[in-house]
Amino acid sequence: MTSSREALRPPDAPVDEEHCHRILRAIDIIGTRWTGPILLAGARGARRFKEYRALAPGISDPQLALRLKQLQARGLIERTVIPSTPVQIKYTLTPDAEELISLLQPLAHWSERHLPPEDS
Amino acid sequence: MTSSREALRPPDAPVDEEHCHRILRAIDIIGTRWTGPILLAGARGARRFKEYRALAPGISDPQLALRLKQLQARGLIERTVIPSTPVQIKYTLTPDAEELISLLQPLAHWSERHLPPEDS
DNA sequence: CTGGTCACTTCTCAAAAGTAAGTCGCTTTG
DNA sequence: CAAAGCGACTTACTTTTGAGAAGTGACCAG
Repeated sequence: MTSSREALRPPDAPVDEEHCHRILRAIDIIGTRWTGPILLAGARGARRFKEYRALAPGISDPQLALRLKQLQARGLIERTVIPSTPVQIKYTLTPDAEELISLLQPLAHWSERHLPPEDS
Repeated sequence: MTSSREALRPPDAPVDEEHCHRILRAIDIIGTRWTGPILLAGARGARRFKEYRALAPGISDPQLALRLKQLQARGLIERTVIPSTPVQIKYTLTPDAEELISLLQPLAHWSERHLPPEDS
């Protein structure tokens, strides 16, 4: 378990290169423009296209369509077509996405303690 | 503690609007291009400009300079000038930044279980 | 005095995101 | 039955952001 690499890095470094790389890949997902707001919108009950648009304030139609497609491809959102008249389309978070969001909860606490109340 | 707002949202929604907003502000910081890699570089022992450049693979000089400045302004990085000859400049993570990074650790685990091993 | 390092800054150009409008199938309104 | 509207997008165009190369200035080694 203890490789020679670990012995070389400073003892106060909390992450080795591989661990760090994994974190970056997760940040890559949630940090891509609008995916944070979209996933959170899903967690807050959004299901249809326009519900996401309403819960992710400021997003444009093209971006929402694009990100939903990408999140679908990544397995974080599932797209369901309901063949009613008119046809309805439902976007739901997968368990993976919900787990990811739950991991982000501690950030709210940090944010509250560290960030200035509101200044924009 | 329980406001009337909380009673109105669906029981499966894990976050209310304010909570959600705080998370988004934290994501905004770590999701801004290169700040993730830079903070992680700092956590891994980087101190000088070129050390960050080496530990954040692919970053350009202008972006590194810009992000270091922004992180400094946000209180996540501290810039120290050591008046030796030649002058040395040291960038260290503040306790706030280290705490933030520690909150991101669980993402590595999620990443490992969810993301495909390596495909880029 | 030529060349090299460190910590940047300035430039140019391509990629990404924003804005506005249009499309397709279907439904409601007059 | 024509006109207008809705939901879920797509297309075309403009603006913003970021990447890449190169330059700057202070210092030092040969």
